[in-house]
Amino acid sequence: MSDRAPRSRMLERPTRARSSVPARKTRTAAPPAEANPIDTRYLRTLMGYNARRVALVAIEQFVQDMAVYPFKPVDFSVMCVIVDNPGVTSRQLCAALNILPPNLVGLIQSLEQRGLIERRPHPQDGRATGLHATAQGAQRMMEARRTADAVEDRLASRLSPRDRQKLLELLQAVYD
Amino acid sequence: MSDRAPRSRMLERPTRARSSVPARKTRTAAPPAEANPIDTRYLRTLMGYNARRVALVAIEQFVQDMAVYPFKPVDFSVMCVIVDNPGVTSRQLCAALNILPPNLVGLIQSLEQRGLIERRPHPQDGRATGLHATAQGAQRMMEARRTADAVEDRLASRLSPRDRQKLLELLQAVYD
DNA sequence: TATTGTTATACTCTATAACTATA
DNA sequence: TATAGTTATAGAGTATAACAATA
Repeated sequence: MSDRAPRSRMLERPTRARSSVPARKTRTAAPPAEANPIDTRYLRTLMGYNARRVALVAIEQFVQDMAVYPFKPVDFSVMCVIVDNPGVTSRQLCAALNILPPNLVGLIQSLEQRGLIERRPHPQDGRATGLHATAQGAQRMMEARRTADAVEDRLASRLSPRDRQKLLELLQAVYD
Repeated sequence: MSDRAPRSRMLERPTRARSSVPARKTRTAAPPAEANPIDTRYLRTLMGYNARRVALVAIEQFVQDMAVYPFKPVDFSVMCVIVDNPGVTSRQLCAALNILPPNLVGLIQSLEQRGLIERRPHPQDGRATGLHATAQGAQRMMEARRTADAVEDRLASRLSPRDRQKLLELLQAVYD
């Protein structure tokens, strides 16, 4: 079409470094312009922009807190599905998380080599392989979920319990 | 740390193909399990998971509708900031959209070559360059914003006007 | 013939180091 | 010395085509 080949993506990442930043040095008085007087009001009316910023903040927090476990975000989501659906096939995993099959292969191999999952022949379909969490994998995931829950609590710290639930419902209403 | 080098990302993409798919082949009767009986209830309690799915659906729709314009999502957001902030510098753009400077260079060059923006010397700082939308660029953006607004309307079609506004507020409360 | 899992591979996106020219 | 813009490049994420084994 144009010049450089496009595809997906959008809006870039938020202003990061949320923890190490003064957060509001305009607190004294003066005009609210100084660090970032840039007008982004239009972008802020777009769901995609706002959703992406939340996703990126969430992932940033998740990666920080989950660093002690052997789980990247994508590992975590894959493990979640395997733990909750013993014997799930690679194909089902791909459909549920919308991972392309070639890109799942390495993830599964890595989890298996780390002793977190097992691959057993599928009882009905000789082509397929059933994925099962090992005892160690299941245990690690129990701990990891507690960490993920803690990240969630922190992310939602400015939301009332009612608004927090409402946010999940509204997001799901958009993509379901 | 482990084996394959990690970094960011999360949860993979949604079930895509929302438009071209039968959407419900269980329409006849039968149990609601068949295409995807996979349990993802836990992941659905996580804001990052839900936010990412919304962002990806939004981007997919955006890319579809915006294909007639020369704007990728990232081009669009960059142009938005330039149009609303004439003379903005690359550095400010990077801060506002959290793009790393080396990754902005190509975007700016492409927009300039397409006649959508101009680079003028900065009045105060000889190191910096002020970015300005050309008449053509501004015109294209006016049209593109209407398209973006139409995408928003479609995305929010299952939300009441009040809930739609509420969703933006809740998302911003998380990352602001 | 269609599907599962896989390999190989290309393309895109993101990140780091280092250079230049101005401040 | 520090900052704006840039170059080159590495690393991670995403995508398509094609193959063997099984249905």
